[in-house]
Amino acid sequence: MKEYNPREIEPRLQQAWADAELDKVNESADKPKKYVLEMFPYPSGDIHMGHVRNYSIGDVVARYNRMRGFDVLHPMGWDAFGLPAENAAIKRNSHPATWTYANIETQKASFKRMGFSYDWDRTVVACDPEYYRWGQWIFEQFWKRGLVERRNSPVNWCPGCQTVLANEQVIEGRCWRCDSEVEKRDLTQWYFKITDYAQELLDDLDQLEGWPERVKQQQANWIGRSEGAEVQFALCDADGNETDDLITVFTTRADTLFGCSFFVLAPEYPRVAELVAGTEYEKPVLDLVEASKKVTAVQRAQGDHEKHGEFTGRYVVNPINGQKVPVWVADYVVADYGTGAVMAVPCGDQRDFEFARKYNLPIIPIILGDDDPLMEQLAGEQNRVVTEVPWEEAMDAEGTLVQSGPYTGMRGGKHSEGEAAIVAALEEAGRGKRKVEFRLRDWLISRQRYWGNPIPAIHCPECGVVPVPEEDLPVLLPKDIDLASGETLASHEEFCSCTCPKCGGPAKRETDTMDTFTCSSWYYMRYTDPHNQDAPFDSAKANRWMPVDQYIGGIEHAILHLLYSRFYTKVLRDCGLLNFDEPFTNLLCQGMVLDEHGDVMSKSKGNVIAPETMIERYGADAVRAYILFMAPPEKELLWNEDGLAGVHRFLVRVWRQVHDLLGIAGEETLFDPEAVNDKKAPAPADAAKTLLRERHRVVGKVTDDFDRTNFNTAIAAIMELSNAAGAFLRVANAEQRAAYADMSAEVASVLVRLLAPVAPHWADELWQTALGNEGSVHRAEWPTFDPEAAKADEVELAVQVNGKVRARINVAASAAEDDIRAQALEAISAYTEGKNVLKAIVIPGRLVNVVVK
RNA sequence: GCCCGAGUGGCGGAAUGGCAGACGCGGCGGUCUCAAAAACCGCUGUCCACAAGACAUGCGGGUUCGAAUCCCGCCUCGGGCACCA
Repeated sequence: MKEYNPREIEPRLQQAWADAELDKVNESADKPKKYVLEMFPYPSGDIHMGHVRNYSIGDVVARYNRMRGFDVLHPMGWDAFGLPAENAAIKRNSHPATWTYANIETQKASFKRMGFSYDWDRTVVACDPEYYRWGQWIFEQFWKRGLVERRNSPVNWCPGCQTVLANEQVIEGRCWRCDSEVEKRDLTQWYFKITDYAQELLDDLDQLEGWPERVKQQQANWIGRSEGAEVQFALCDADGNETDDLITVFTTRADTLFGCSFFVLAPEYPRVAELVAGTEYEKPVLDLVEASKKVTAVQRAQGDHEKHGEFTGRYVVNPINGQKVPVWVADYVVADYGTGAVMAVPCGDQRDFEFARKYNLPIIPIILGDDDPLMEQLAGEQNRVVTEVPWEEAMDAEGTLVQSGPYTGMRGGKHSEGEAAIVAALEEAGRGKRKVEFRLRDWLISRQRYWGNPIPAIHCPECGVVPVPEEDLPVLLPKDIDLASGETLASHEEFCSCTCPKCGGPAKRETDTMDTFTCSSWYYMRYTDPHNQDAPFDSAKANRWMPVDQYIGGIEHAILHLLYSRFYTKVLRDCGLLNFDEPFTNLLCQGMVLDEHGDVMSKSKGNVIAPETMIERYGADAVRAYILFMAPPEKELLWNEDGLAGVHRFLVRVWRQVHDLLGIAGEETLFDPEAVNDKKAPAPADAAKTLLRERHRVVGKVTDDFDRTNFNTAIAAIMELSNAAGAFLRVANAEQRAAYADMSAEVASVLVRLLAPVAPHWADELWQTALGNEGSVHRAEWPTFDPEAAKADEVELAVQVNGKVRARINVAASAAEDDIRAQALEAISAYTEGKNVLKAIVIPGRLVNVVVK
């Protein structure tokens, strides 16, 4: 017998698989399809354990499904545009492409060493013009559909990255990539109108039964739908006379409208300057506007909710009761949500309450809890201002309306009776209507960086902003750029100057590039038709392979990449290119790989475990098996090299066991059949019976577990089968082994095939050499099983008395319930003496519970 | 503050209404060996000298013949959102 030597077999088989084009996708077969995909990596250096975990999971799913008889699409590519490449180029005085492609080669070599079964002919590299050309084309389709907008508004600017960021890329006021504090700037930028799809993106989360609940929750949170109403207040002129100039607010609490005692505009509200122009209020208000710009999002995220406001000198009229209320400007109102103006109801809103307290504004109790002592005092009152309210907090939940005219006595709260009645009245009067607001903002996609996909637009002094004609795509990134000395696309003369495609006059090219997340929003569709020269993909091909059946990647993309991809899919569907609504049917978010103390591995901590080192020590198969075995895939995994060594031992043991089962182990046998004599129970025939039963049970269990991505328990079950095989070999002498030779050979074959997705090199070597099969195990069929054969003919049942196990009985699997009951009562007679047996519940195959009193 | 998830041996974890701790790591003892390593065998939740037994799935209640699992109320940890009206 040949010893298990991963260093020898792994490179040899990898070469053999490549030569035989084993992983090439079969495009024409009529088998059912599976699209198995892992999030493509950013080529930032060599791969780390997180990648190994992510891609080991995907490879098991892909290999398992090939054996199950599916046509499997399992591609790999690189998310190759982005800032790290540019920073590396500046540091090394070279070009981002040099660094990027070198890293791609490194990572690709590591993937091959891990034995991942990708169809390398389908590789998509995001910075390749063959790919980004179609990213530009898609951008123009979005533009045609009115989903591209260029507009001036306050944006998030990262001073570290020297570019703007999308809302999704700002985490607690800091840049997602470099952690710099993000600043607000007023800039003209390009947007994708993802908000047009807000409702559908929210609704379709319900379709995603194969997604983790927490991811769907996070997306729903991010989209943030609120049902409420728009209410129009009439502005008074400088002398306090009502005009027909209306200012609109959004509110979810129209029920509290009678409690509105002031009105607040965000500092960025467009009309602020106009309202205070030339008055004594002008300076303090404009000072406040300036000061509020300096409050950073980081300060806000840290919970600094000190509110600042100034009176504008103006008033508005409350449409529900004609009351005149003062207009303030305050920094607690968010400018780009709703209308940027709010009605303030201190009684019903905690923020308004705090503001009213600080600036001594009236608090009108209009909603009270049922046992509130004020309830009695206010009976029959209207608009009684109680500045000395006995509470410290606003009553912002449900309650009963008081001092609210005809609505007094109704229930108040979100979606309450009172709210419905007041909105109806406003609608009647033409002063309000139902409105739904979303927290989701449009996706800011332009970036002021070189290493990205150029936005295909031209600025013409005559014609304005015009798209580059489709036949002129792609707009190529210029290769000759000296980033180290500060050159940018905007300073690149040759790139900038062009002619207008409309009028033919001189024009300037757009110099912003697209957010890298545009690249990752559709790469999975390009994999279905990666070499297409005429379109991003052929619709028939995309519709055949898509949606992705199993997508695997990190939880950090719960909002960013996954939301953008869902958006792209829906737009491309509306363009007529796709016939489905959602790109990823099943999503698995794998947990992080941490060091033995539970800390994140990082270079600065010096606790990084290099995959390469582990492959050298134990082989790629052991690394794969270990990572899948040690924890459920979605949980974090604490690195423990003893565990890896244990899994390696398991592979060595089964390697020898397979030879033993086949009777070809020779000197290397684990259990010498000649040495078997006075071993303890079980008898060889019983061990053989158990082994046969286990063979069927375990195949059933592993099949089920792989289908449900429970890799850790699948591997545990394979270990159980190996243990049963070991128990048989330990007690069987040569003659007994000969009698069970067929079954033993079958068990050996089953063990090898069950482990083939997990340990592909190990399995293929055994399959072809020890088991003597022609061709690769990865073209073999998944073992079948007979559930009947997995059943024992005699089973042990626990006998409980009032829920406590008091005895055990052995019964035939086919025994009638009454016989079991009788046998059980007999077994626990000591416990029933002198007591009443109320009933005995028989759970077939498990236990009997006798209830006595 | 709002929303979601998780708490089980020394450790990673298993069991989603039916014998808690599968499988593995670690530990202890043994076989082999001059010895060690490797390999193989056995034991390994806690209390108790052993047995018997009792106690054990974050805490407190409840439903049930039976609860780690379902329900109610807490505690702790992790994650998301957050001045979004």
